[in-house]
Amino acid sequence: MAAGTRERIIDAALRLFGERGVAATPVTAIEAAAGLASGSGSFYRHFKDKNELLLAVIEREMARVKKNLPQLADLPRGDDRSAAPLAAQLMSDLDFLADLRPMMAILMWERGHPSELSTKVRGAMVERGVELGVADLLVQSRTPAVKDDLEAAATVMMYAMVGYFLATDFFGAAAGGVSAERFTTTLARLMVDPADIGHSPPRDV
Amino acid sequence: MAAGTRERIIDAALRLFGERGVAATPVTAIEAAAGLASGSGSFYRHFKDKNELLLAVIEREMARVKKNLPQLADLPRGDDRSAAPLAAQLMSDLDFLADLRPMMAILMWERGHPSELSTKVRGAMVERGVELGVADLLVQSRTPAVKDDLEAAATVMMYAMVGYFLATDFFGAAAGGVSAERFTTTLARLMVDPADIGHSPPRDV
DNA sequence: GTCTATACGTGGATAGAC
DNA sequence: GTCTATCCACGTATAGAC
Repeated sequence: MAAGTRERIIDAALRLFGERGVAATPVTAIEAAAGLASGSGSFYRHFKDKNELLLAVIEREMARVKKNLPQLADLPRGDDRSAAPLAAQLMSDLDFLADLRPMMAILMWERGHPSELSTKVRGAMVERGVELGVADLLVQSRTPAVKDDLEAAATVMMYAMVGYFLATDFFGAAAGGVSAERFTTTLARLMVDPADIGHSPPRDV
Repeated sequence: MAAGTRERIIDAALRLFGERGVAATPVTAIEAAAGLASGSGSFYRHFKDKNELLLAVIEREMARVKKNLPQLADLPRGDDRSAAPLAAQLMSDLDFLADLRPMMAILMWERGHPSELSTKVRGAMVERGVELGVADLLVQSRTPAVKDDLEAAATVMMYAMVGYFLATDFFGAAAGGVSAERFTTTLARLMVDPADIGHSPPRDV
């Protein structure tokens, strides 16, 4: 198993960096978690220093995440629409956020550093095309507030998702007891429900 | 000015802890920022150790924030409503979040510690009554998604606010170029706009 | 109450045996 | 490639002069 030591170090670092941050994670702890003797310098046979390890962790995570980019949902193009497709898209987006979680945890610890990490990862997020994709989805909405300021509506939707994810995942709050399904369903309905839903309920799921 | 040394230390710590975290802030840096000689143990004439200082910082901030609790807006009780009062309330809530910022920054660094800090501050947030207050505001909404699941709608609203604030403030993102006004206006309209606004525009501001 | 000086512990990183 | 042993930088905290 000696050949996999470098990978085991990255595994351990991904976990420990996310839990406590890079600065608060001694190399000795990484060695121990990777099955090496704590305090031996064996770590340095695989990485020049702790910062090089950090870059390797981010690089491997970025490559992994890129494979899992969610597909954009197809909203029905006709007049007969419901919030269900968008709600499904949002659930999928929550999964994507969960997939990003380890990297996000590390970046939250490293915030404020003038490193290139944030730039790199921000690029990956943009690649997913959140903003544009969301805006596309909402173009067809007949909700007045969405039609009047599409960009602001897309921003509301995106930050509601990010806020929900961060609050539930990072801060352990039960999110007021509202499940992911209820959250995404309500958010989607706020966004795309036809204004006259009270008079003609949606025929789709 | 010697009498104010303790307060100057708290001032410096509030800033430095928020910028880099407690662990990454040496006592020597606090001394320097408070106008004491860096490396002299003068700090220890005022606090037993760095943790006691952290508690003092949080305590002072909590007391300060409690004075600034925003008032709940009065939504018009009649049938003739607009989103304007809620939008104004949300702008005020953004100010409140900004007021909480220094403490939130520290808590983000200290996340994961099994300390009593999070509990304390969470209590202060609950005291503001975000959840209940928001739910109250939305009771009168005629938006279908809000009427069908008031709690989920309030959660969406709250996390949209938190997500917007965190993204703009902590991560420096331009928030897609959407200003606070556009954001809160759109969010408020999504929440309370009458379903038939297209047919009978609101007569209020 | 602030200073100089210092003891001590932790963690980053290297040397050299195996 | 992993180990033992060690050096060194940095930060905490204290002692004691002023």
